[in-house]
Amino acid sequence: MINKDDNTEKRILAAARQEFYEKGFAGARMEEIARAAEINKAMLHYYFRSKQKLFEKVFHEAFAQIFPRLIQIILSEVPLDEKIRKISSTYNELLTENPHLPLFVLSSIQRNPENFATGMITDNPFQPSMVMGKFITEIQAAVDAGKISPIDPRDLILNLLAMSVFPFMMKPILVRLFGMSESDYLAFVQHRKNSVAEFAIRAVFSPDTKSSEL
Amino acid sequence: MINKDDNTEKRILAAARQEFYEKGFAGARMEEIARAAEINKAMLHYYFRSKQKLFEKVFHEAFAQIFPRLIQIILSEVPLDEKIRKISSTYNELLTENPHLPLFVLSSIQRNPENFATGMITDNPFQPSMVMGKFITEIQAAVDAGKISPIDPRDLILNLLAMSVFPFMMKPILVRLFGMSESDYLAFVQHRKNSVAEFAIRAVFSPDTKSSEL
DNA sequence: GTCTATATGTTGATAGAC
DNA sequence: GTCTATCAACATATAGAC
Repeated sequence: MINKDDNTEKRILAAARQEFYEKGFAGARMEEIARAAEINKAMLHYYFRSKQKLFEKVFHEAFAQIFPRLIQIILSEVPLDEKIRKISSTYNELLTENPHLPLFVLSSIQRNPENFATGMITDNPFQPSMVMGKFITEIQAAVDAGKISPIDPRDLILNLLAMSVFPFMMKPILVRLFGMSESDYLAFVQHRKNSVAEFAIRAVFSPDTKSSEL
Repeated sequence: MINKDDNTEKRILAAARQEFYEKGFAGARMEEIARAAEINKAMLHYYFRSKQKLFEKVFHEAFAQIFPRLIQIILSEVPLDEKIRKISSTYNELLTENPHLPLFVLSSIQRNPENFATGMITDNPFQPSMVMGKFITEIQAAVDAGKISPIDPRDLILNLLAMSVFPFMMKPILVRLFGMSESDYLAFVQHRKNSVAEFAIRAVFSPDTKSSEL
């Protein structure tokens, strides 16, 4: 995980990411981050001043991995069913690579709500809430046109995100509940890269419109 | 929240629950628990010996609220669509009362996997993994009989749990993303008590069998 | 930039009087 | 059972040499 060839700052960030992702702000130890980055504690403060500042950097980067993808997909000019497929597969890929991301972000926000404001600071001109409003309007139009079953657009969005994200947070419980090996689990979430979208599409598209473009 | 008329042990547990739920093991402070329970720190150790022991008590109780409900529903003698509705509505109610539960349990398990073993210790004769196997068999039978669309039974179960639980973990983000007030949010999750099950049922039951009993 | 040594503050836990 | 006072350990942060 930590590459000795990287410069010191990158090594610190990689080590800090792992420590904060696994243990959260309160549970993380500067000593442990220093050890993993193969430097000493004094260097951490030389580069990032304080634990708080280092955490904010890690959190902001984590947050920035999540929402821009969603915004980009929503703003793309493709049919609704294509957006649904793309949202599910995109987060499946992201979280396969980075399984700790959702629990880290959500628990950090709950533990310290100000973190949310930190995460939202961006130079992106598209504010997530505005884009989400646009998406809601798009889905409502599909409902009004009879192209999909009547549904609160927010339910469709939230259900899709829930099914895409939740399995990665549940992993330790899932493998016990379903009696899975590590490779069983990998195959299972891999398979969900497509099956989640199909589930959502079957729920809202009536059979005759299911395969037609919108 | 903390009732002065309760005996000391109950007051401590109520205070500890709130503190651990909000901040996790590492972030919780014995001092704060004592203050909330209106006693001093020495009393905490008199009653529970250590922070670890107090946490284990709180965690075990939290865990015990979650799985017995699921097991009971699965083992009940009702049609599959009824079980789906019951699972969704039951967790909707539980988490409306206790919104911090899922994030607390999941992050506690990730932070310290041994907690899971602690939580599983129970005098209940029905082991969750066995019951889950039974539920998977039941769903697979419905698929084989053509009563529901072909689906990996684990997907159906997981999708249902995800849609039921995830919105409560997402609350701080949801209200911002959808521009909700507190009462908007309450109405939204309240409405999902039924809509989640309908969504799942539409996804797997073909229109002609949707309303028939299995 | 990098290190050792140390200051400073906090926290879980205990001793001992009542 | 309940309290005050205090200990011992730990963690963040800094000082200062190289």
